[in-house]
Amino acid sequence: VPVTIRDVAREAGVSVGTVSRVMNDSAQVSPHTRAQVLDVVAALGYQPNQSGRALARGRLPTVAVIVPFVTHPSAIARIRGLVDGFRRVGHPVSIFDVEMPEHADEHLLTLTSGLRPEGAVIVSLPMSAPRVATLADAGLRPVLVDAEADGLSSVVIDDVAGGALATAHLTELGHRRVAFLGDREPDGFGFVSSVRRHEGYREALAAAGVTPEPAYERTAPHGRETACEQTRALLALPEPPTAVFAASDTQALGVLDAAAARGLRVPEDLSVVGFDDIDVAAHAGLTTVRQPLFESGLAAARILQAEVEEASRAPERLVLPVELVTRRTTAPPGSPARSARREDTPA
Amino acid sequence: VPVTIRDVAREAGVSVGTVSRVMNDSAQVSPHTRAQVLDVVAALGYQPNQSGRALARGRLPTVAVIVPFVTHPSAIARIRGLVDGFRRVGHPVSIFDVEMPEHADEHLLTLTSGLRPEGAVIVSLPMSAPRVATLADAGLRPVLVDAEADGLSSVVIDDVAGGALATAHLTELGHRRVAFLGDREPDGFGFVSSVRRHEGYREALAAAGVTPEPAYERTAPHGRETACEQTRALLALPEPPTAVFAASDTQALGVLDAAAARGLRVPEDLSVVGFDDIDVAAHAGLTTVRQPLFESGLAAARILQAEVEEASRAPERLVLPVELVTRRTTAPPGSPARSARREDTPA
DNA sequence: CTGTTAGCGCGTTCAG
DNA sequence: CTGAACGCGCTAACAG
Repeated sequence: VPVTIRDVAREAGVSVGTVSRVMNDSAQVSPHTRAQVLDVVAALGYQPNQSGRALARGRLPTVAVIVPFVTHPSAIARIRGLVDGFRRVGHPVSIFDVEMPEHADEHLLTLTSGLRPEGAVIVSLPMSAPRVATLADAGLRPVLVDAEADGLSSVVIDDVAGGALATAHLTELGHRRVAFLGDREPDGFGFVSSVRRHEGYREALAAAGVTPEPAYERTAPHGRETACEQTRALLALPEPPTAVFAASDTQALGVLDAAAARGLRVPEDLSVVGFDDIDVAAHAGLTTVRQPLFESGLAAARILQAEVEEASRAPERLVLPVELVTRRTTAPPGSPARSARREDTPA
Repeated sequence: VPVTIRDVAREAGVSVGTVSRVMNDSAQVSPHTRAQVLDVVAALGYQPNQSGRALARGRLPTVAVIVPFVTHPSAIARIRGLVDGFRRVGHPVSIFDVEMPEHADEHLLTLTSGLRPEGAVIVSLPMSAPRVATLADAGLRPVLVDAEADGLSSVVIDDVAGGALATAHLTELGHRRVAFLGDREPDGFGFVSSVRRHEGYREALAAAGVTPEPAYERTAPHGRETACEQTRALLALPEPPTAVFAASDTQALGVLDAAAARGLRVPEDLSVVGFDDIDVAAHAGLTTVRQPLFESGLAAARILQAEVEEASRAPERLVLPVELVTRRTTAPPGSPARSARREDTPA
């Protein structure tokens, strides 16, 4: 038998309004009345019905997270941070997965007219001005992760710098034939991180005095298999690259697959650098540019919570650091095998 | 400006009741009226306010998932399945993380008196009769994953058989000194899978005619590091085991750590079998008992949806198959190195 | 088949 | 500082 605000009011000998005020500890209630009400609340085990509360206030006591491809390791890591962060403040997290470009606007519509959440975190999706305005009309000021928009808080990394970091590592090792493997852009989602990392690649190459080689720059729909295919093509070139910078760890694993299929040793015959530092990167010994995925979720949760509590808060732009993690997939070009692992293929 | 059911009713020249019926396509509405209403709905871009709907119906249009340790790889895999499954039917998933035993009942209370979801999936938590009754009073019949209770649908695996499968693999390889490393039970959560896998271990040992050795059976709080510590103790025994069956892949990785720290070769000096087949297992080359984690989430979503649509549906008990995945961490005891990887330590 | 109406549980005026 | 009353948007029960 659910106990309502009326039960509490009757039992405490006050009106529902007073109980409501106590529960929202907003208005000034006399200490005596407050204590009395709280006693009854405890005695009856009263818990406000969130549906009623939601209807009266216009928003549900949940936080919505819109994120493309929840099954991707990088998305998982971010969601972990988000869930962890919101658990600390007691907010259930509703997850909206975007598997196709049109899902994004569908979910946005759900947020604005269907169930209105307390707040929202939007990951990796470009927020056009109309989108921002629509959300704002509904009283929603989402926190962006891996994306930016005027007037909204965001948690990002410097993808250009990250791409340059990876590429510079390779050129410093002595590589001149460095390939780039990124996401094919025209997929309708408008993701920009791969493009930015590509920019960083170009910059670092220029800084190292390496002439760009168009044949070395390839893109493919995101995925391990597609990356493997592209790498096969790369390795079949008359003058194949000695190193590959992949715009994500998933793609870097595909590069590794292609190298293995061709009988190339890594890093002796081919150096590989990834991006993200997802869990498997450590196990694969992959050299990569680490971005704080878990922390990005945590930070977004913290910022959103702060904005919910103080609506007038100024937008915050948080740039998380990237860092090169050197493991076992990078070495100078043509370097001798560290151990005679394959006697049948002498260097 | 939000458009309400009244706007639609006025515009369509019908009553709100009729609009409601059309939106819930439950009652019989004349095709003509229905079409007329739907036209207006489309024209006005009407989307029902879920808060109002929730208040009137007594439940929110979301599905709650209560799961311990969301950050664990196995939980992640299950959640992926759940989110994927519910996305297909358009239900936002609210995630409730359980990090401490008391969180479970807190979340349960939230479901029954706070925000009442359309349905709930509860993972790995034992549901006592009182808990089930409380939920039932609130009209909630949760679907259980990795747990069972009378009158509730559940998605499980045969942990005893899984434990036996792992152990038999080891004895068939010729191992007689086989250790078991599981979760320390009295942690307040009441998880049973590790205990069941332990049973399977004992059964398989008996079937192989191996005398149980208490010193070989150890438990520790779940974790890679704690598993590593326990394994150190195991390996320091006068007559150390030649094989270890760990009740989870995470713990198996800890076993591997301990072996490496002691300079033991795997599988030549020590065979290791894990359980779950989480993502990193493949990369670690870990032999393990695979359970369909992703599928368990998908299946739970499917069953819950069926029960929401047909309340009188009989409970379903789905047993998912387990399967031994043989990789590179198991071999006959004292087997010679397959490759002379460590000349400094001749077999 | 459709209109009317009474709440669902709570927040929030407005008086006092 | 507190009580009374209204309405949030919708569903469902009841007439017709």
